[in-house]
Amino acid sequence: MSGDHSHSEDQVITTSVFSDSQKHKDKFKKEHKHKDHKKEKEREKSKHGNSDHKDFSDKKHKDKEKMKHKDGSTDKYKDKYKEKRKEEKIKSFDCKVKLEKENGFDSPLHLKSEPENIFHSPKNDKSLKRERDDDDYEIKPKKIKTENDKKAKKRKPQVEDIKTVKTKNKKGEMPDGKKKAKKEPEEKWKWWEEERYTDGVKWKFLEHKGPVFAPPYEPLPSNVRFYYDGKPMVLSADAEEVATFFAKMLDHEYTTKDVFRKNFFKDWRKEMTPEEKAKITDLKKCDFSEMHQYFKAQTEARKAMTKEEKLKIKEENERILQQFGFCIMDNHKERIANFRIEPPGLFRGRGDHPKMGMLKRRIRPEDIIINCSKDSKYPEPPPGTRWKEVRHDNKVTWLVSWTENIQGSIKYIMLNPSSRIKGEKDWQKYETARRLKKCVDRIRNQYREDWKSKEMRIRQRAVALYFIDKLALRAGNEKEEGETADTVGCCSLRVEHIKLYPEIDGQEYVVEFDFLGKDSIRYYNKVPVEKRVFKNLQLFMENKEPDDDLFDRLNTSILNKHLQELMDGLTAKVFRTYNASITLQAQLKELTSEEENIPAKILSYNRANRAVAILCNHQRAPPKTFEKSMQNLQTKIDAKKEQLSAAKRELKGAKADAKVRKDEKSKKAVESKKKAVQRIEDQLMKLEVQATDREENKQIALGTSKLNYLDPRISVAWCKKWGIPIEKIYNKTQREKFAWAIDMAEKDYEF
DNA sequence: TAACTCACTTAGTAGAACTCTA
DNA sequence: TAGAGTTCTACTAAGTGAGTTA
Repeated sequence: MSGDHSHSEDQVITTSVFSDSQKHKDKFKKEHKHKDHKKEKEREKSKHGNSDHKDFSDKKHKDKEKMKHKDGSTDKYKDKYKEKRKEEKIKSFDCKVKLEKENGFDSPLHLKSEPENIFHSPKNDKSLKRERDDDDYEIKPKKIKTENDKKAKKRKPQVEDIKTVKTKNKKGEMPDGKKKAKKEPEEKWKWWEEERYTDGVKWKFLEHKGPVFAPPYEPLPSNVRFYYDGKPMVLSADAEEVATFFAKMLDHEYTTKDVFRKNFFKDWRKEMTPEEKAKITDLKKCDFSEMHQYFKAQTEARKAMTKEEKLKIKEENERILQQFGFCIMDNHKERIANFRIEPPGLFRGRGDHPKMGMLKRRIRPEDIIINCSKDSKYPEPPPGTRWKEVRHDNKVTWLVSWTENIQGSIKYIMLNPSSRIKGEKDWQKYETARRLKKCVDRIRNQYREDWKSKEMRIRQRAVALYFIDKLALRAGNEKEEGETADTVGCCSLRVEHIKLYPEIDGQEYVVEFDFLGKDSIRYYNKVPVEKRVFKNLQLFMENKEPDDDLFDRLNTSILNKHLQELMDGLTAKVFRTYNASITLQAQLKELTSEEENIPAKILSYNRANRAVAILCNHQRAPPKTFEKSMQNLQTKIDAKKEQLSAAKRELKGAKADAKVRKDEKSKKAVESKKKAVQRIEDQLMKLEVQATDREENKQIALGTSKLNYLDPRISVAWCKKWGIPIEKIYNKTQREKFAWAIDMAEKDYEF
């Protein structure tokens, strides 16, 4: 694909243009003391098993190259390049997408009720903390009005009209939990058919019951002992509680890691009495095995509970859910996502996190900030306690917040993805990505031009943007050193994260990426790039140490400011959403064939989904049972083949018999054998498709892209077009999250 | 303008819940 | 019906990006 990005030789600029490079370097260069980074990387490499991963990545790359820009946009580059100057005159200012000016892409919305570009500008949301100027309203579609607008269709006004989660049945009674589960197709609130708030207001009325706190610590029975240096030792309640956190994790790899052990021990000692502190000085001498056994036994006992006991627990959970799991937001009952406060425990930071093992302390009511309406019934703190604060901020979506003690970050209780507040935002996200589709050609042309800029900062920005666009890299915010695992994104890439090959494996200008991204997931990719990008990278790396920033004059803030100028609401992450969705759409078109049956079509869908997951580097550890389950499946396939051969033999016999007898009965027998063969063939095919799908999915997680990057309307449209039940693509939770898309997208929807 | 704060989305995983099969 | 295998959900860490402060 890089071929169509090529430029003529005369456009290659010599390095002399950048003589100021080093002068500025120190100014912009951040201090990196990643002494351990290389070691960590090596460790990570060996952990992942290089050869396997290489194969995976090579395939990944091939797939990527195949699928990239299937929308045909790059084909337009050459022609557009010739007309660039002409175009620039026309579009000399910014690329703020005014619909009347956009005629490059004709992308009509094929929706029942979606007003064109209803989410015209995320700036509408951006101004949440400032008062908007009246001028801002000029760009808003007329359809969007405030609730105060008398002509606007109001949000459902009656509290009794709550039907988001539970609605009245035909008799006008509220169904119980079980009936509700069976009667899924109840009338739902179609918030997407109503007007949205403006001015950053998220709600007008909010009432909830507050959070559910973690249950208090229950001391261990006296027969479960902790041993120090081989001798039993009775611990104080506080020390014992923290000890149990460690004991519960004894089977986990975490407890073998030095950093985890060190952090745990340090924090544990803080909870000890002076006497305990004086005695317990070495973690190696601590024996938690009896505690560990006790918890294991408890788990087993839970599993072995009778049906009745299990039902009792289920009912209790349901009661808590009904009491605390919902709120009233603007006259609608909405499900809360996480109404339980995180229990105390040991921090499980991912990758080589410097704080892993630290004690996550217990959250008390005095730590909690409640957010609700002034005119609502405030949640009650537990008896004898008080909230830290009760506030009434309707410019935010959270209900409860607290500050955690590990990183000092704020944690929130928010609404479920099926709620209006989350759904609107999700819909808006895809609309922004669709607006990018309309001007992505121009943006690509621009960053290609910028590769030639006389200014280093512009070149860096342009190359970074190219990576973000081409490889779906994350933006890469700067991180506080020593506070988190050493991971990077595009803007924070360091010299040591890439290798340049003028020629390798029969390809020219290849860049090899090898770094740890979000969640310390390794990103490894070998990509041929355009010559100009390659030359620029050589330049950026000149006179730098491995741990220097590759883009020393760029950060996400600079990049996003630039993107904002190119398109209203454009940020680095919009490219990921755009490229994921456009890839899915293109792949579905390419892979789905009319004559296939439903299982084969679903395989095609999963393959399209997989292409996106590969693009976004959504990896997973292969399931522990993978090999075994594949083996089982293969056994089933073999048995089915055997069964098919037998059925075919029987059919042959029946045919021969019918030839001789020539009576009705034998004819019927032939028909029935034919049907049997057909049925077994179908079953075999289904099994084979399942095996292929599972094998291809070994290391790829499809869920993340499905939930976060793929415009659900593409999937809904595909289902409608090919008569695939939506349940085959989205499970119940996903259907709830994407209810808006399921309702509005028709079979001819185009992203 | 760098550092910090805040609000939100995106992410992988553990274990619960469900389904299938012998 | 047990238990093995699979799917779903809850959980919470780790990102992004806008706004604020010094």
